[in-house]
Amino acid sequence: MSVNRELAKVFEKFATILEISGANAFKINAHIKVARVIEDLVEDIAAVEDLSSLPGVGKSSIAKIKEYLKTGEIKELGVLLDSIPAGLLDLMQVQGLGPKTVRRLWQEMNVVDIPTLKEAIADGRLESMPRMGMKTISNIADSLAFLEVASKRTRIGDAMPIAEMIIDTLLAIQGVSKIEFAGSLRRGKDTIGDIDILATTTKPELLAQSFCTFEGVIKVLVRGDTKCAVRLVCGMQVDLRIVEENAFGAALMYFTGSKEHNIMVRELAIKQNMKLNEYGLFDSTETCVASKTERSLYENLGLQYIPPEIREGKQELALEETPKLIQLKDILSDLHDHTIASDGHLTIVELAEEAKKRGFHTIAVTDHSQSSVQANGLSPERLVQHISEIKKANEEISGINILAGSEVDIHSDGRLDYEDDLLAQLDIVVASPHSALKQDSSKATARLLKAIEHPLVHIIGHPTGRVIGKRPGLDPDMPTLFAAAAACNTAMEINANSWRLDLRDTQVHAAIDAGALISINTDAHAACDFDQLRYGILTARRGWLTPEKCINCFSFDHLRAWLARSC
DNA sequence: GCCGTTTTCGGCCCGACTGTTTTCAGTCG
Repeated sequence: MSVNRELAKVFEKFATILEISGANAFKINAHIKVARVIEDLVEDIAAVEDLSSLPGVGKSSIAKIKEYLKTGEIKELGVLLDSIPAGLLDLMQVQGLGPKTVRRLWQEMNVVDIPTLKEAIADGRLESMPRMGMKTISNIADSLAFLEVASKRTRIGDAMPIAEMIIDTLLAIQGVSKIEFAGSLRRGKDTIGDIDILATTTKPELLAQSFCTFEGVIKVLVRGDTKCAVRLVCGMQVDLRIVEENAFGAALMYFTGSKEHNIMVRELAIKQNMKLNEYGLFDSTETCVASKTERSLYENLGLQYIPPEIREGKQELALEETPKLIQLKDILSDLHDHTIASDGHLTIVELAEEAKKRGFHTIAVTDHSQSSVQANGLSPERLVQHISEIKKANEEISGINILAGSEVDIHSDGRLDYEDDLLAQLDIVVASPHSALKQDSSKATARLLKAIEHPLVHIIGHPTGRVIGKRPGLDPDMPTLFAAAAACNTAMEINANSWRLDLRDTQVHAAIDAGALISINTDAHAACDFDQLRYGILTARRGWLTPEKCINCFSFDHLRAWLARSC
């Protein structure tokens, strides 16, 4: 685990213990904010010279960070940890249990962890607690059972189709006029906690009823007049909010978040003597100034419209001009794709036809190199043969340019998997790490740096090799890599596959800041993989990418000239 | 604990729903 992630966890732990201890809520929030800032930091926290330049990080947090970096622990946290049973932290993960209840369970019922909570439920002790009725106990038992089987977050590639399916179905219900998803899904995060859906309808009862009895619903968690929440058989929670049509924009903005963005915008409203909530923007006389559209709300606050993907409570309000973020339609080529020559399911021709359907002017055939034995990587001899087949297909098929390329393995020491004279025969070289993905940070940095600086490499494919929820991948010093990528004119990939989304959003932002170019590719192995491009676009937008910084948006002539560039 | 273009002290976003009460605390987002 990277030190940033470790330290972020430490601050999260701090916050949770403070909560249980009944500390000041703002102090708790301050710790959560520090955790988030550290987690989102692209550079190593140890390399940050002026910690006070980080927003939300004050004197006390700086001392804690320095102590942790020096000694690997924070004494104050140790003291706090000794003051409560460690298992209480697990209890805080149970849905419906908050700090107050956890504290009461501990002090009044001697419940110190999940096993003792289960015992207390089983032997009926819990029923003797004040304000602890059968329904509450049953809900706790249900949450405990759910906690054991459910993973915490869902990849966007799984959540998005579910949300779209629910929306399509609900839209057909009588009275429903408008329906959209909000939350982290609308902001395009790589993983989603739960799905938030907003709707307007003339028949709220019918909509709520249809939603709560939707196929796949296994439990109704909340059933109110304007808010319903259900759990699906796949484990995901879906919230439905029924709002007035006139307030749809305000509600959409509110439920899209992020929480941090909302707080910033609300504070701005207060400064202007106004109030913002999910019903609208109100002036000092409680008159509604704006509510129907998000745009009208931002504009009445003196802001430009802020796209959902960058509403993360960072610098988005300070912008003089909102960047024209990249869109799906800006993508004109896919430069990292596989065929049946290695582990893909399409022939060269089928791949090219599919790319044509998507409106691309160029597709690159980049099958695996020889070391990727598990993926049927091509020997040098097979690659030579493959190049001639690609060139032949390029001549035969009109309406699309097919580039002969390779996804060449970057060995653990940074060497590439083919000799230079073979690589020089290719139109495009994507260099990617596939093995030794647990090597330490300094080795990973040296390894990727060597590939970035290699004059025949155009793109670094899925730079960390992470697989979301399964393996963290490499943890190189990203600022060093991005500076080199900018200097060498090597593009860094956003692999659009929703298992990868590698680079991730914060890294894309840092890469662009460093002056590096980005390439968004589907890494398609089958026709349906092209549909994953939208997740790459969302990640790119979260990283504030504009089309001119993305080589896939170049015209064919521009791309050809760029590919011929010297390092 | 953090922060400051009215504040270095006194603020810090705000409402819905549930379960248990009988007017509201706790949790969630």
